[in-house]
Amino acid sequence: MPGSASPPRRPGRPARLSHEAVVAAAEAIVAAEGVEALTMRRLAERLGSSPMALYRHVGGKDELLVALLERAAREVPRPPLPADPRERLRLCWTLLHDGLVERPWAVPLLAAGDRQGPSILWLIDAILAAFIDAGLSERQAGVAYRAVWHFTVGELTVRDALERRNREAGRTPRALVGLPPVRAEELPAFAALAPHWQELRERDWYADGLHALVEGLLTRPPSV
Amino acid sequence: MPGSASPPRRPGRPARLSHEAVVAAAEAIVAAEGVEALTMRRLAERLGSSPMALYRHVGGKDELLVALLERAAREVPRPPLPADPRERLRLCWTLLHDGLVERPWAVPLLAAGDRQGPSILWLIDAILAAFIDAGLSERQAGVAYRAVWHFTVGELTVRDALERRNREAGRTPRALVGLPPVRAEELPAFAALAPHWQELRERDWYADGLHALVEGLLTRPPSV
DNA sequence: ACCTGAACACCGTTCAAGT
DNA sequence: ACCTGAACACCGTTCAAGT
Repeated sequence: MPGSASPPRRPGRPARLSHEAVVAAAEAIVAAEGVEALTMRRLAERLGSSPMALYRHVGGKDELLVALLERAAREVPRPPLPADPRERLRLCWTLLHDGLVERPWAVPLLAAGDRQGPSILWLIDAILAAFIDAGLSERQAGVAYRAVWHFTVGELTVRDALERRNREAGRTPRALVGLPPVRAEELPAFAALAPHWQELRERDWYADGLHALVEGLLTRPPSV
Repeated sequence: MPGSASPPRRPGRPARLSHEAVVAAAEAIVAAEGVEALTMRRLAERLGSSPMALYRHVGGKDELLVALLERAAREVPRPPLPADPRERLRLCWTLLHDGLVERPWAVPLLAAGDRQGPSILWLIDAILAAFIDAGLSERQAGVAYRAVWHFTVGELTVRDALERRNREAGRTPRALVGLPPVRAEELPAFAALAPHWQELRERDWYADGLHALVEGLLTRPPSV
């Protein structure tokens, strides 16, 4: 079929931009400067084009972000999974978590729900299967998945906020960072913990919380 | 002291606005239309004033939101707490969770960290004390608090996103809501759960996840 | 068919001026 | 002392026009 190799001749002005080029440029901006630096105007500027030219190739900013999400999903590594369901759960959630630590811009988009690109569904399937292998029913596995997902979203959200503040700490005066001073007689537990708060906050406790939550869910499955 | 009863005479134009009036009007807007409807311009309009007049009484939009947070904290009920630490944990977290379900605008602000008004510290203290009474060390209680806080933030974030979408479902076509269709042979667990997904998502599983996580944390305290 | 330019309807915040 | 009005530097997106 020699005809199918060469692109069909089309009338009109030839395209200088493409869907692929627009999404790739958007990804470069997000990776380098964060999602808040991604504006249609800046993206156009980087492509040597006008803002409105982009709308030929992507539906709008929302659609552009979904395309970025799908790209990110394809980059999650896919190692062989251990046979033990608990080990499998640990690995799967860590893959998801660590992937999102490097792409914090994706967290609010995913939390907004059901925007997972098809490229990440294998991981959700693996998690559900592992919960089932560990003894849960299908529906219990669904509830357990959502519980750990909520924990993960919250951890990533708080982590990102903390990292942003640490980044800006140089610029802004170090005011209101840390806990407010309290009277020990009024809030004894709070006051006792205050000296350790900063240190506890800086360390990564995701694995500990994940372990506790998964064990809790497997030991006392939700009655569903 | 008769002089202290009457306000001191001050030079200049008398104030028509006040800090209190501005914050109260802001709260009314947020309660009625959500936090995204709160703009300095709209707030000024509602007060029959110009946007810049507000800056006499509040430092700016950020400071205004922190004032709203402190108001919300004062509205959290303060019932007597049960003696049993597990029961106490359940009640305290439910108070916090339920209070935030009604004020979803507060969740992103709190997740951004350490903006709790002083009026909510009693609740954090009670949670830490309950973890300690249940057998954890102070530092373990801190880690446990953060884990459940993350779970709570995630649950509230996902819940709010879902409710927004349900609210907008009338307007927008019911596209992309729910899971993407998948081939059962590729993603068996995912495909098996798909029929139940919508129903599981609509129900409130916070109490179940909370129970599992707290039990997991008390049974296997983080090694710290 | 593809791209451009001007415009719309917004934001938070500054600055200088009025009362 | 308090408030106003115009302006700055942005946003995503529409619309009509150019090539």
